[in-house]
Amino acid sequence: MKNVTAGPKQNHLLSALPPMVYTRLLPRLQARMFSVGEILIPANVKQRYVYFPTTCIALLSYGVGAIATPRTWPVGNEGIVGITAFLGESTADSQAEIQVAGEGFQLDARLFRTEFKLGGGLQLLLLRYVEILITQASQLVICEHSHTINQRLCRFLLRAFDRVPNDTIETTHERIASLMGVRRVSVTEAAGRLQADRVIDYSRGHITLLNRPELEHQSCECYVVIKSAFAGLRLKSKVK
Amino acid sequence: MKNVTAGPKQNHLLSALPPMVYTRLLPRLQARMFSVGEILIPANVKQRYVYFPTTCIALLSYGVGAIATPRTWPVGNEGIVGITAFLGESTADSQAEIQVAGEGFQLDARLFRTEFKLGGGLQLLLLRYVEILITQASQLVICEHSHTINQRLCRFLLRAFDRVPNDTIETTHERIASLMGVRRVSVTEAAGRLQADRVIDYSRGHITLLNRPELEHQSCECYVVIKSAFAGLRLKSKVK
DNA sequence: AGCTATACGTACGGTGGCGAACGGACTTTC
DNA sequence: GAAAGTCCGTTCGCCACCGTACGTATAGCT
Repeated sequence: MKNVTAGPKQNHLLSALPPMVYTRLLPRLQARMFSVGEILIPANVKQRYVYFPTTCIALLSYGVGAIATPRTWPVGNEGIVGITAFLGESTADSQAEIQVAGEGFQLDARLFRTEFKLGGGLQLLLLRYVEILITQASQLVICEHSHTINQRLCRFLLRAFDRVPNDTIETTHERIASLMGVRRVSVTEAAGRLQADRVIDYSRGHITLLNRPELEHQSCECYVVIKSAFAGLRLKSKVK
Repeated sequence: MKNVTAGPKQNHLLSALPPMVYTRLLPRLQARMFSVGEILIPANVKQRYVYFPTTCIALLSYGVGAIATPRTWPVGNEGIVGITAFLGESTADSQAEIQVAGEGFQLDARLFRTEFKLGGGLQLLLLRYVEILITQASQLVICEHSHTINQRLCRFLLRAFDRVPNDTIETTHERIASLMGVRRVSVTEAAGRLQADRVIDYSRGHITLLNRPELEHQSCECYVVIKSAFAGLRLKSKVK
């Protein structure tokens, strides 16, 4: 651990910004710690900030106000929390809270919106980002429908390991089950098989990655599809 | 049938445009007939046009190039085909073809992009539109995971009936099954129950709606969530 | 050291959807 | 008007996942 404080560039979106835009925004980026459970963006309230996670992980819940069972997905250093700041000017129907404590940067929503409206590099980047979100969501529709819990757990774990600096994540079967929308028992069974195969190791809230290639192998292809979509975002933007 | 030729305003996006923008674009909108199977936007090719369906229905396939089983969803007069024209400047990873013949309008992609970059009403509208697409996709992830085929068939049928002028759609169990990613037999069984309950009637490729309230009742709430999201788009924009 | 809460392990019946196969009815073709 | 193709109806065994319940081990508290 060279440096405890993560820089803005550890967020993939910020690091992909054109230098000019980046230096313009830099003084307005406020570094912050986020602790578990903190509500970043309450449902149906006009948001004041947008957030760029670096080491923290947020959890977006869609359909909070609705009748539906809310399903969530995590956003880490690959993305931004608060896309409704530029998509719609009104309030979001989604809610964001911190799942894993860590650091990140916040930026005034109005300032962000102004920069977006300029139509420069930030706009280009964010439009591509939402395009990827749609790709990801489309892929997940397929995934939820046709892949087994084993495969989906692998995908889930891989995404989780991608977001943390080391090879350990701190979470329980219970929470994973809740996030995946399955029984805790199902997670335990699937995780047990992975542990027996020496792919992961875990005990009481700590999960360690042992064999990534095998985990990818046992995962469905959705992981690769989604990951490469995000990877494309970084590369395409870096060309300029 | 008062008028065979549908006007541009029959497309919800076009009708929600501010008058100024609408009149500016109107002369560039080319009315066209679209026939079944026509490929509007080939995968991995730079698109020349964007399309606003009025009476036709297009089918977007995501993940065509990828390994994954492609899953599709329909776009009718509530939307636009070719969002990648403004989201990313590169080629789309999705493909669009015509599922139900009918009319629509096409607009030069470059022109469209230019208008978008102006940052006016068109941009606002389209950003809200993609926000709704994300909402829809998130909802469908839940839906695929936790609702029965019966419920999902109802949702599917309701969306289909929403897009056609009368209460009849022309499609077979086989095609529905393919679109929903389930067995043909499952569709037949579910549809059989609906027919027994006098909710719909069908025979050899024609499906007629008999009792919409009951169909909505037997559907999952996803239909309402998605529909009201799109309805909000039209209203919010009309205020100005 | 013992208690308690938390996290993981295991078992059991029930069911929704799957794959495969086959039969019946209607429509089109020549 | 017979053959062929299309569309729908039904059945059967199978399995992943579910809800429920209860047992066991580890960590933390006092």
